Amino acid sequence: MVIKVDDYSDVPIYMQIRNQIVMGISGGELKPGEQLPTVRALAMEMGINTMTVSKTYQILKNEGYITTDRKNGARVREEIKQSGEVSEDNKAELRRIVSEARLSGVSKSELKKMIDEYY
Amino acid sequence: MVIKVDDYSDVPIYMQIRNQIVMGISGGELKPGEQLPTVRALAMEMGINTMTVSKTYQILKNEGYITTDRKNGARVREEIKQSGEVSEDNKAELRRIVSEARLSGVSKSELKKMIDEYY
Amino acid sequence: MVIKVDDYSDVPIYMQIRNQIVMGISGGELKPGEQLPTVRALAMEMGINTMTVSKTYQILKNEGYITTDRKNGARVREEIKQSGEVSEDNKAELRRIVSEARLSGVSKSELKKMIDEYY
Amino acid sequence: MVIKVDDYSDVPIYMQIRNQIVMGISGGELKPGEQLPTVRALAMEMGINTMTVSKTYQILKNEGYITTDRKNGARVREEIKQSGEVSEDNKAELRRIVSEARLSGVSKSELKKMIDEYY
DNA sequence: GTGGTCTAGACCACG
DNA sequence: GTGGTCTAGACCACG
Repeated sequence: MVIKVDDYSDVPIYMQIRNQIVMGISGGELKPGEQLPTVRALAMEMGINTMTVSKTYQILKNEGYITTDRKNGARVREEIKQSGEVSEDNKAELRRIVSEARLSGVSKSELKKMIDEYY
Repeated sequence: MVIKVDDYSDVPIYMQIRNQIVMGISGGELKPGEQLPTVRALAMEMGINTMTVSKTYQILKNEGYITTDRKNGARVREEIKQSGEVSEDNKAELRRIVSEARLSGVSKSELKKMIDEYY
Repeated sequence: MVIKVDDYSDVPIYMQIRNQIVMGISGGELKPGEQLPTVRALAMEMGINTMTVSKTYQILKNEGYITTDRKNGARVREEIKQSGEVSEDNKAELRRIVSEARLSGVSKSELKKMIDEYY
Repeated sequence: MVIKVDDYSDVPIYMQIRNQIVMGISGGELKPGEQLPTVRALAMEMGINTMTVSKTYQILKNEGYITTDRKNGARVREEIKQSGEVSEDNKAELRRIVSEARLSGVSKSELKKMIDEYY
């Protein structure tokens, strides 16, 4: 899986990587149990600080998307715990996006089409 | 319209206010042409600095959501320019949210229900 | 001659009026010697403060575009003094505009076409 | 590149700096990808507040002229997006300048010579 | 070390 | 009275 970082985005690098890995898992590009590159390897490959990648993995672990251990490194979790709910933060973000889209003249059905596309 | 700021949020204060005003306009709580509180009044009411509110108003003005003039203060724009499109940033955000929701076990139709609710 | 003011422009009202009168004179819509409305009449007609119009006339007088006296009110000057030069401020502005146009991909000849159009 | 601020100008400091950087880019004094001074360095050098410089950089970033990232500071954009058009504000300004020049006895060809010089 | 955010306080032009 | 600008000074996340 290729991870691309936009140096000039307002989104911090560690968060960009986190987001791409989450989308990779959701999209099936990263399979349950699949091994992730080591912190060092990924940092080297992307030309960024190891601390940045380390922070990403820590967050993904806290969120329950991956597991880490000294022996096996980082792996996609076999059974990701499903809350069955959209997080409060994401609800707020979704509400903001829908509001802005509405004011931009985007129709409800166009938004739903985007859900279909991204899901 | 009541604006609430979460001091512990990662979202900067000026952006929280901006988001709530945009949602207020989209939701009809703030009508086209309606007067917004003055920079000073809103700053006082919320216990924050005038510069912070001023920044919010300038962003909203730049985005075309409000107008300001020296005489009358700030007002919701009568005719908000409609791009007809979801911004690239919002598309990326939406994609992230959908991915996370999917991994949380939220169904496509539940997400669409949320669109209906927020639109 | 119809003067229109944009309440939401960053350009102060007195300056908007001043600019339109200058362009009116340059374009021939206002003839040499032609009478301008009184401060009071113009302010009333536009629904603005008399002080604002007064300020405009004062500036136009200082710049040599109009004459004012108690008997005849304000008139377009018969012989506007021609410096034969573009003012330093306008040179700086022109330079800024040309720079921005150039970076926007506007060609030199397009700019010259605009000169032809406006002159 | 030397940036000079006129304390007595009506143009705000942050805008004067913005204008000079834009003209620097257009004139080739600032190359694509070139590093700009840090906010602090420029503020110190010019004897002004960091907030003022920060505002300038944010405007330039919004306008697409520069990019900023936390690691490297601010840089001139490699690929500046070209609208291919003169902005409405600049058109109005150009019209005003042409009118004033005409009344000052400046010929059309002299104005075009200035376009050649500044382009 | 970098840009980003925020405050308290001040002064200004405009109208 | 209104928004706009600016300062001095501080703290923060990111990397």
